[in-house]
Amino acid sequence: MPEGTEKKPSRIQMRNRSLILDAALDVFSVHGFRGTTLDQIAEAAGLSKPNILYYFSGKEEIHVTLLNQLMETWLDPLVEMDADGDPLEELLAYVQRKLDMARDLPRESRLFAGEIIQGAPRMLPHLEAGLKPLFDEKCAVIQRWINEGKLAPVDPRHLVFSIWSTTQHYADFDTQVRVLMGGDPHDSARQYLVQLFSRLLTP
Amino acid sequence: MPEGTEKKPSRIQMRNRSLILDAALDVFSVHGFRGTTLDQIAEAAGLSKPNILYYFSGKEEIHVTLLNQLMETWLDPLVEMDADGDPLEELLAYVQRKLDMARDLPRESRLFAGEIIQGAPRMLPHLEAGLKPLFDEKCAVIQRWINEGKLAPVDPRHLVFSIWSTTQHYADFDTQVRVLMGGDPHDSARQYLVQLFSRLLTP
DNA sequence: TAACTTTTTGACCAATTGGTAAAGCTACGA
DNA sequence: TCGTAGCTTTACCAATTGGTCAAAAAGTTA
Repeated sequence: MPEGTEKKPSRIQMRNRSLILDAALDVFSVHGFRGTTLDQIAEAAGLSKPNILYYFSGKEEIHVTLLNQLMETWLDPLVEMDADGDPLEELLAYVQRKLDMARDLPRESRLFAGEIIQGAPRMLPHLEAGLKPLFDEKCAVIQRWINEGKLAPVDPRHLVFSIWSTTQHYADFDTQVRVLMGGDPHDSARQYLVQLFSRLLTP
Repeated sequence: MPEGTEKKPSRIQMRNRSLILDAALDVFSVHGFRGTTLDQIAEAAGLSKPNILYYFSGKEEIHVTLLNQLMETWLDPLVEMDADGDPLEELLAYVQRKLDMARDLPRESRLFAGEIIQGAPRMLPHLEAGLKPLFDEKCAVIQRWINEGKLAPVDPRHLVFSIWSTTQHYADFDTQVRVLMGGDPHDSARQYLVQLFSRLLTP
């Protein structure tokens, strides 16, 4: 077969691949890579194990596929942060976008957390090649804003870390949050985080 | 054997039990409960698998023992927060104690994170019975401080969440932090977090 | 409908898993 | 020195694991 001529996937292929990936996300995000079995994925997807292996060459390929997909989604809000916008507005909008993601994509957040906790064995290259340059670029933007006197002086790197950690906390530690708060923390969390970062960053 | 007469553990028992628990902490904190095997623990501890099972009745008992030990260590800094001290000082001291724990006990932090991410299947009772009352008590203290005008008005619950998340981030996401920062983040993180919470809480 | 391709399945496999049983070893007091 | 309680190991098991394979079934197309 000539290069670049992979025929487009059939309807069945599309459906089953996404069925599998969705099921795998459920399981991997809770039990991690080693703790997840193909049988669990198969049952969650409503397919037989050999059928799973018809679409993916193995457990690892499923995991890697999820991680690759995740990377884009994950970086997107940071990409959107506009160097030409109003600094405080841009950062607060970023905080809120990340908080929305914690609410809307908790499985993805946990999958990512699990992978990093493990030492990112399958994601280190992505972090180096994908995240690092973007992180440096955006930190430089924030530093510029600070130098221009538009933000209070803070370490941009730790600022970004604290935005990540405070927002993702509501996805990754959802169980704990629910035990301690009850009800939906989202609205009160948004209000609190806006307050937190406004106070920090207002010059 | 009469009740309450368990004879005190021998020197060998002490040594091997703690050898096992230390090894298990290494493995569980990275791979989670399901992802960890007794063989991994045995090898890390330098003991044979049946020997492990001479000291613990099974994988689950090792995990539960670690979780129980952890609970005390984990709550300790919060317990120490003194309702009669200076509000801002107390809270900033708490932040720094938590940050020190993230540096000194990263395995414990990851073990806890993994358990919560999984939905706390073996810790829910502990959260309800141990953490919740303490959390409520300390939130009430913070609220009192706010009512007395000694702190800026914030939601105490989210304040505590943000202290937990920002500090534990440096343990749980250590791999990511190292990729993005290089070097030891501890000192600059301390400086940043003190700034963050000072700004938020100063009336 | 016949010929073909894609999808699905049941049977199977070697390796790994948590765990057991019993024999053997070791430290130590009498 | 011997006995014995405590510790360790060897050999083993049944269940589960990730994965294979050939054949059956289900679509597709001529």
